[in-house]
Amino acid sequence: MVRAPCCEKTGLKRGPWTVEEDMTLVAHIEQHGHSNWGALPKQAGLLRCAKSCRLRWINYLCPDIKRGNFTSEEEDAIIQLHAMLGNRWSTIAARLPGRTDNEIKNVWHTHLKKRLDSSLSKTSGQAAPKRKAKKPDVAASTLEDPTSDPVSPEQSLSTSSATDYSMASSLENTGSSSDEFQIDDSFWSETLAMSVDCSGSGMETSDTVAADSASPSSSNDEMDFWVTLFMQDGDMHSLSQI
DNA sequence: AAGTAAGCCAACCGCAGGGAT
DNA sequence: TATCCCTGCGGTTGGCTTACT
Repeated sequence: MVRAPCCEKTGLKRGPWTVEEDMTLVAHIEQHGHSNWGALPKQAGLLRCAKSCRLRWINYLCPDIKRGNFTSEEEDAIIQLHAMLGNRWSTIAARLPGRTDNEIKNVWHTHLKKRLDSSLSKTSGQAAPKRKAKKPDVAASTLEDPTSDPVSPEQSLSTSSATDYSMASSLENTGSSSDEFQIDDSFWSETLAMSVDCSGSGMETSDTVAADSASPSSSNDEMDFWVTLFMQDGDMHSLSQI
């Protein structure tokens, strides 16, 4: 599959990002922000197109991003939200703090879709996703193994990945490990109402959500309404039995 | 131990919507 | 009002990693 590049500009680099590129991008954004993606690559001295820079920041370098495996609560939330919203990954991501639309989309296609399919085919079976017993923890292993990927930026740039691996460290004060972390319904009703917008200048708060919900956009209003209503229903764990 | 198959994830592309001119 | 440009979104894919034979 060799598609034509998004822009015909020659000399623009493609493919995996190097640590140097990551550091350059992060440093530039920390200093100047990213109000203008179009001009950013040139200003930062990066031989990348604007879209590539933006995507790299949003999906990987943004400090608000939480790395690591999805918790069962997060997976359940994705399933529920997808049932309501469909493939509106960005909307779903907005309700999962620290998760990107791309990540959620990947998880859906690789794990959750199969999980749902298998659960539907076997109505009563405890069909846990027959995941390949891959590396015990992708993010953890990546973080711990400096030889795993020479281009893996979290090794050099992760200001948050090691600490906010669990929901607990980033959102709550439980102090327990990710394995032991317990989340109750009130937590999810609050958490899922939050909106994290890495595309903005920084971490957004519930004020943003309120503003967003109050925006004239009717479709989003409607979705927010139903999502909120759904969350308040406290039914987040209904699919955890699947 | 080597080869093959499958899973996973980062990154790319095209398109659509919104704002600016 | 029409057009252009920028940004964001969703779908898709290549390549790496891991498990299996």
